[in-house]
Amino acid sequence: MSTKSEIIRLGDALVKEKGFNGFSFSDISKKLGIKNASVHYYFPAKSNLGVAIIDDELERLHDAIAEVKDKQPDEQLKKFLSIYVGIKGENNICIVGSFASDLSTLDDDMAAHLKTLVTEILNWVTSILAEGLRIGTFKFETEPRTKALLIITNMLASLQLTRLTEPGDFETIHNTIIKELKP
Amino acid sequence: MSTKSEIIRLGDALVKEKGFNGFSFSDISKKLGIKNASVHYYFPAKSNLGVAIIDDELERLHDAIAEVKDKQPDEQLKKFLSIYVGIKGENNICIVGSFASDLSTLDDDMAAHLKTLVTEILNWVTSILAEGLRIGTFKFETEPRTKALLIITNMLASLQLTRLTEPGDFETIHNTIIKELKP
DNA sequence: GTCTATATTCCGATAGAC
DNA sequence: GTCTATCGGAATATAGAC
Repeated sequence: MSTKSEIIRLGDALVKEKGFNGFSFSDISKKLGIKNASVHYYFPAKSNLGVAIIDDELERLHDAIAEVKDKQPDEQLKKFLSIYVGIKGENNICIVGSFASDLSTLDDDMAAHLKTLVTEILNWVTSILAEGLRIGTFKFETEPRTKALLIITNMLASLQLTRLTEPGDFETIHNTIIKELKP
Repeated sequence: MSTKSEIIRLGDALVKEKGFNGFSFSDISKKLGIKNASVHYYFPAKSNLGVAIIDDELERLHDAIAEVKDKQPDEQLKKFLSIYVGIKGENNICIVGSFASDLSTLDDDMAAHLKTLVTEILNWVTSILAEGLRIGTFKFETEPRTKALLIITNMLASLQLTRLTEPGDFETIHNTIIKELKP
């Protein structure tokens, strides 16, 4: 893997672990065994790295969407939820929640890319739910977009909150979301 | 108001706006028209201020609970939800989501106090929902504690997320939560 | 209780050699 | 592309005068 992509990968992990304002270029250069200046060679400003991290997440989102695009809505939703299960397994929070929490400290460039990421996630989940509703895989009363907002906020905040509540709470939330969609 | 309580109030607002790692003692001293060292007189370390901010929020939670303790469950829930409506009006995020996002960067003292705050919020909402279910004010299928987790995560993350989605999304989530509880 | 002054450390960032 | 060296600034924190 190239140094640049390793920096992005490490930065991504650090955003999920400590938040964008909670890590420094030194955290990355130390773990990578290179010098601070070398990180600046790839990303002149920290905000450039922030944008790259968000864009990388967007690419992986597109991969996930493509991977299950011909499958049934319940399989697609399972794929979406599995992203959060993976993050929970690392005891981290999701990148959107981390960046969104610090929104007012991010520059316009980062905020714009973050908005794109959020929009695409919301559109994907909305379309999964709409199709599931149409063919009877799912049952719910609200607009698909509203249901998508509810499910996304459940998952996003459960990563943040269940590190402070009882063990198993994340799994309970996860299972309840799936159960309540069943016809 | 005393200087000490003004510092806590300003710190509280800054956590909601910028996150605990996104503001400094200078932000407070400048706004208060005093010097940095004066803030340190009241709170030797930043973590001491963090604990005070959390404890102050816990007190206000107790006030809110006491204020509506003899009212009907739907009124109590409305009071709970109104906390988030107020924060949304300031375009901020809630203190629990802000601190919980940065959990791994907080010291043990702050983490312990934060856990207490989260536990008490969860217990309150659980008891509101359980009582509402018992007397028929609310209708839902899960355990009251699970439903409380779902509602809290909806509200917490909607503050973070709806600054990046369409106007009105927060209100939609808010209204849907209330609607879906109706028998 | 608030101030001046200062110590220390860290951070983001850049210039220029190799 | 990575390094050394360094800058300017900001952050947390403390000592001691008033």
